[in-house]
This record gives sequence, structure tokens and C-alpha cells, in this order.
Amino acid sequence: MFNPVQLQMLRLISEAGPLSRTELAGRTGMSKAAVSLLTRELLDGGLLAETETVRGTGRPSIRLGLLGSSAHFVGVSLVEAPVVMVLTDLNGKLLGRHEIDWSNDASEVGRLIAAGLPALTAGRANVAGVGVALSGYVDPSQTRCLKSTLLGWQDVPAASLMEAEIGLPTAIENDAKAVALGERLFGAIRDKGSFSLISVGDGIGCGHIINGRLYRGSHGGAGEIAHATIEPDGLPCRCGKRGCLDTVASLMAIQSSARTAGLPGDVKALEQLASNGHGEAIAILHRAGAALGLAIAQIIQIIDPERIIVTHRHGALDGLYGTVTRATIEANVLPRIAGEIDIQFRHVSADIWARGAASIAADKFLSNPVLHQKDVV
Amino acid sequence: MFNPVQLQMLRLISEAGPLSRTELAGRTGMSKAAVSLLTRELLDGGLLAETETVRGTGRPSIRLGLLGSSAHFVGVSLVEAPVVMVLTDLNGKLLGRHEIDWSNDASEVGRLIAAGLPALTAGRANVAGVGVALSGYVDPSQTRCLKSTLLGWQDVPAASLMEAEIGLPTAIENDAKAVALGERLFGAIRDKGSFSLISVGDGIGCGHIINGRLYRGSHGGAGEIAHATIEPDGLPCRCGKRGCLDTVASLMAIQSSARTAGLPGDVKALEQLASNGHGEAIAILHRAGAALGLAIAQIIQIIDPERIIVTHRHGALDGLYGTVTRATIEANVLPRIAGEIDIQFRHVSADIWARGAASIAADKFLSNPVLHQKDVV
DNA sequence: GACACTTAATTCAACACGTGAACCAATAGG
DNA sequence: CCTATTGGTTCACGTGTTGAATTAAGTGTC
Repeated sequence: MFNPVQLQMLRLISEAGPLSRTELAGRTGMSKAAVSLLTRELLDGGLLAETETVRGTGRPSIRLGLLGSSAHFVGVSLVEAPVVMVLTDLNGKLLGRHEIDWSNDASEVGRLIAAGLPALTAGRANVAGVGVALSGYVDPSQTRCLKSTLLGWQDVPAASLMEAEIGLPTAIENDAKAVALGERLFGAIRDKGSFSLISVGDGIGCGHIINGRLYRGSHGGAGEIAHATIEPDGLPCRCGKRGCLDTVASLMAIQSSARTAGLPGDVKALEQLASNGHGEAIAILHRAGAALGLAIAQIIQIIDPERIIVTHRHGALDGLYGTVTRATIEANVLPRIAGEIDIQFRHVSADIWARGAASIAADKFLSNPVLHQKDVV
Repeated sequence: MFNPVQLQMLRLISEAGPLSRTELAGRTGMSKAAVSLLTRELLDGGLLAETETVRGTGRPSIRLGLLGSSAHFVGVSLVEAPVVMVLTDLNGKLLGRHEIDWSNDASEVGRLIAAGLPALTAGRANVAGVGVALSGYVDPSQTRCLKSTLLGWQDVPAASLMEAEIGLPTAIENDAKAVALGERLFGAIRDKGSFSLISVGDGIGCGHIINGRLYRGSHGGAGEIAHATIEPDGLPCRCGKRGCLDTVASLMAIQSSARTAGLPGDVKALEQLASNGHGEAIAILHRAGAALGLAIAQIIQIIDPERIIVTHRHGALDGLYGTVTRATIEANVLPRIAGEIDIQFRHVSADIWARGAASIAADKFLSNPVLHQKDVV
């Protein structure tokens, strides 16, 4: 339908915001004549719209922006209960939110999603696709779940099963990878650079964006730092190994350690105790921070990204845990690199998974912008 | 000069060996008509040649292969003394070898290279470029050395300085990255996949090929596992940190540990002692293997490559060291991933650096196949 | 306020490139 | 010797892109 240069234009505008035709000509390397023709098709197709006119010397330039309403995306988080569905537009703007029941049966999930769609979309048409984030490994085509312990899946064609119920193009992806892509496509870091996003929650996940593209690894296993060995001969992990990052630094692990020590499992309470000088609380948080920091340092040493983003909920990294994490990164990365890397800690809400999932659908749409029949249901 | 499709054809043939025009049409997506025209230019330009005719049913197909002699590359290893220069053709075939004096002055190195060229090339024309491998960080344009402890360089425009003396396009690259690219371009793994190459020698280096391309990292620091922390609170390292892989697993570190224990510094001798049950020798080698294995496991968990190649000299990894390395990798990678990854240990000679360096020049040539004036010096 | 100047965007004839279909070439097998 | 089969070439044609000219829409100046 659209040619590769047009797709490139959509990506450029998605990254940089509205651009004038002349700017597009410069960035794509096409002539102004070509841009004029190609953008006309995109305008006619309803994907772009003239947003603002910028005045300077000479004729004002007209910025062309993505027409958000040209396509909507549904993102579903199968990461935890309740299952959150969100609706976004092409710019990543959140337009709706809906919760549905949990299920670990793919077809049933599909039915629940389908049933939730009317409430979510509130009559909005142009839903271009559905993305589902889940904990586990996903194949390169983003249709089969190779393995998910949480869902009890092993080589399940989950996307196909759901798609059969939903009637819209559906793709699945690993939760952390979806969040990383969400940051690239819908978030603050929309450039062609490289970053790794580490999400700290009940578990720990990581997704890499390399040269602007989601890097999934050869077996969908890139970024599996939760089961990287951080403490050789450490605690046994449910994965069968020992001393995995997950056994020390995840909120679940911290909670478990705290309870064993007769302390409250809540991280905030633990941080409070630590700030009052409670030795055991300090030890638990220090150990978690040291482990997470070491793992992040390994990532930096191995792939040297431009940025590291650590997302956390409930302010989990606002206290000692975060401080030790930062200090440990600093101490275990070569100084000349450490100074160059932008490390951000960021609060996020529970909806981050669903938004990331929506970005999976949006990414597919930007590679093949076809609107489907179900528009006017 | 040549269009992108023609460059793609050169890469395809470099990867897969000689291909017929029909095969090229299939792989590039071009029509047979286009391939016929485009290959003719490449044949006329002297880059391709008809190599063999394959008979089957129907008209035999004529394979087109890279004409090795169409371009020659000089690779120089500034990694250790003596400085080795090699001459290769476009297929990576070694055509010459020459040693020159060591210097850490870039212009002087340039003069030494220039002086060595006649002996190396032995009258062969079409030298398209020079690549130099060195220990340190190199900028993305492969012209400036940002930092090299060994050479005492800090932000030195080394490639430009050398080029001024040599009169041929010259590029520099980190040693391990050059070796990894050499494997991709000249070696056994010429596909578009992903692998990490770990080179174990006096020091330890690592280069990543991701989706068929050298991944350098945002600051040229990808793969710096030598200074990844493997033993927190371990021995101090010259980089200022503690417990770096380099302090435990490099041949230098092993040698140093052995001498401290009053044992021979040679790895072979140490392996011999270990196989006779010498406790201290076993401990040193075991510790090295555990460290290297853990570092490789981290790489696998973080980037999930298709392959890991560990290169070593003097058979350093043939004994206990290698055995422990393998076992440690196995024990610290998620089983479902471990089983999927091809891990190879490979003996290499000292010329591997220079050959890798030549591949840097070859890679540039394949992106812009222009032969330069100096041909007929 | 008329005019020159500047930059954005469009139009249009010219053209380069890739394609499909037909054609020629070279072999194996009957 | 004929046919089937596959590889490779030729050529008229169409599509998509370009450069130059043109139109458009402003600002700054005297």
C-alpha cells in the first residue's frame, strides 16, 4: 500500500514529532518533489495531518504530524492480575483503560479481550491491532509463546488463538521487551540510539533497544538478567540455578527476606526502618542494591548503551536500595564509560505493561499500515 | 559508483560464496533482467568473476564469485610486538606476511607501515586500504583512538596520522572487535546472525556481531568484559576497580598467580601440573575458568547470541581451564537457552589480530568499492 | 505600502531504473 | 534429434524520482 520511503517518513515523524515537507526531504534524502507526492498520499490516507505552521523568514513551513486518530492500538498486560487493557493512539496517547479477569487459557484470554473491547474503545474506530505483554519467551514472529512459567505455557501459539477470538491482528511479546519498545515508540526516548530498560517489580526484566530497534536475541532471550548469576553459590532459584539476580533484588525476594527476618515485607516500610538505622533492613536493601547495580554494570560493560532506564513502582528505588544500586553501578563500570552513560530511575504505574503491549501493535502497524475490517463494529 | 543493490550482491557473495545470477535475483528480490545488468557492471569493474558452471537439468548455471585480486587489504596488529602486517584479498585469503618494528607514535607507525608495504605486497596492485588493530577505544568513524593504555594514547587521530604517511585509506579498530569482524567477513561464520567472540590471550577481549554487523556500543565500549567485575572485592586491577575478569582469567593473570605460588608461569606447564593433581595449579586454573565461564554466561544471558566463539593461543583452553569454563557457562545460563547456543573453542595464531585488522579495511571497501591512486606505485 | 528578498511547496517535462515477457542458450534425457 | 528444463539476455514499457521552473506565503526595508 505505502512504499518504504513513506513508512520511513512515518517513523521519522513518530520519532521527532511533526516535520515540514522540506525537513522530510532532508532526512529521507528524497527530493522535495518526491516528498510532495508521497506526503499527499499519506495525508489522503489519513495518516498524516497538517498540524502547525512555523513562521520565519520566507514562506512559513507547514509541519506534518501523525494523525493520532488514524489508528488505535489495544495493549493488554497478562503480567499480573487484574489484567489491564489500554487503548492508545498512534502517538502513544492513552485514550482508555479497562480491566478484565485473569485467565491462563489463550483462547479464553482472547474472548475476555474481545468482550472488553467495546467498553475500552468507547465507539472509537480504526483499531489497528492488539498487543499482549506476558512474562516468558516469545518467538521472533511474536505469535508463539515458547515458554512461560507464570502462565504454564510451552510452545503455545497464543497470538493466533487470541486473534481467532478478537478478530484483530494480535501479537504477543515478553513484558520487559514490550516496555522497552513502548519507551522507544511512545515514550521520551524516541531516537535511533541504544538503551537498556530494566524494570524492577515483583520480578526483574530487561529489554534492549539497539540502534533504535528492539533487539530480541537469537532465542528471544536477550535481557534475561533476572536469571543472571550475581551471587555464585547464592540462594537456589526456581529456575534451578543459584544466586540469580531474581533471588536477591526483586521485590518478591526482598519481601521474602524481610519476612524471614521478622520484618514487614513492604519496601517502603523497610526503607523507613533502614533510614532509622535498623541493621537487618539495611542489610537486605544493601544486598538487593548491590546485586542490581552489579547486573546493570555487567550490561553496561557488555553492550555499552547510551542510556540505562530503571523503572520501578511504589517508589521502590527511592531510598537506600536505589542509592546502593547507583553506587554499585558507578563502582563496577570503567570510569571513562560510567561518566558517559545517562542512567535514569523512573517511577511508573502498573499500566506500563499494557502501554508497552500497545506499542508492539503500533510497531507492526508502522511497518505495514493497513486498517482492517473490524473498524466499524 | 555502484548502487546499493550491487553492494548487497557483493556482500551476499562474500557470505555465501559464488552465486549464480538466478540465485542473486532470488536473494536480492530483483528481477533476472536487473541482475543481468548489474552483475555485468560488477564483472566489467573487475569485482566479480565467473568461477564455475554447475550442471543440472536445463542450462548450467554460472556462479559468480568475488574476484579476490580485485582488491587487497593490509592488516596491521599493534597489539603486541612484533607488529605483524598481513596482506589479504577480498575473500580473506592470506597473501603475505611481514613484521615491522614497534612504535607508539602514530606517524612513526604510519612510516613503518609504508616502508613495509613493498615487501608485503610483492608487487601486487589494488591495495584498497589498511586496517590497524589496537588495544583501546576507537571512535565510531574508526579514525580516532579515544584511549589506549597500552599505547599511551588519549584522543589521538591515529588513522589520519597514519594515512598521511601511507597514502592509502586507513582505519583503526579495537583488537577484539577487529577479530570478530574478521570472523564475520573472512572466517567461518559469514552469515547475518549474531555471535560474540571472546579472545583469550595475555588480556581478554570481546567483540559482538549483531544481526551480521559489528556492534561497537555507544562509546566504542561494547564487549569490554576484561573489566567486568567477576569477583566483587577481588584483586585490584590496573583500571582502578577490583575483581575484574582480567585480574583472574587472562594469561597474564594466570602467569602472575602461578609465579606468586612458585609455579611455572606457562599455562601448558601449569595444566600439566594440574593433570598430575597439583592442588595449587588446579586452584589457579579453576579460578580462571570459573571467572571466564561466568563472564560468558553473563554475555549469553544479556544478549542471547546464536554463537559464542572463544579464541585462544598456545592451546590455553585445552585443559582444565577450558573444561571449567565450559562447565561454568553451562551452570550459569538458563538451561533452555544453554542448549540452543553453539559454543566453540578455537585455536588461533598470533596473526589473527592482523587478519581482523585487514577485515576492517575490507568492510569499508565493501561499503564503497573504490580503488585508489596508489595502485601502481 | 510597494518592493525586494527568502524560504516552502507544487508542478511538469525529462529521465533513469527496474520489470515482464519474449527470446536465446546450453544442457540432460529419451 | 527432439523435448523438457533451467539459466541468462534483450528490449519495449511503465513507474517513480528528479531538477528546474513556478507558485505561494510570509518578513524586512525604505
